[in-house]
Amino acid sequence: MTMVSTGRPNEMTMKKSFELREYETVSPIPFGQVATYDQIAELIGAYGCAWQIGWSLKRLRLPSKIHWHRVINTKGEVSMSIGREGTDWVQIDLLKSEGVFINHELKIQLRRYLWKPDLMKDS
DNA sequence: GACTTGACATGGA
DNA sequence: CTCCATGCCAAGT
Repeated sequence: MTMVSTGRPNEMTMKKSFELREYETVSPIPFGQVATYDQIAELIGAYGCAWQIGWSLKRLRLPSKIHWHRVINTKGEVSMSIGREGTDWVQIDLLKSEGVFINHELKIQLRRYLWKPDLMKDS
């Protein structure tokens, strides 16, 4: 591909690629772990487009093979919105099924469940 | 074609 | 850590 690394999503590129890359990034998330929108956005080279991540996921609708339920916000909580018809609660239920403990405040221990990509060449 | 909304993030108080 | 205000990009109206 080697497209122009303008630092922002290729405007000329196909939008499908955006969601595609998103899924490609979300797919490798292991069982029982979660990733933040910011993480996904940065991984696809779209830092600051975390909002767009949620947009793409929403347009997918259920059922979806993508591990969308493993994507949460940087606050360590599941983003809930009335516009989702309660799918947010489904996400919480799915996370619980994976053994992820969720606080009464719907907060998750990112420090324990946050997924770490192999981008860390040194530690 | 312009304004509003949205499953967000960051910075300052 | 929590709350308020601002910035980001794309789809919907």
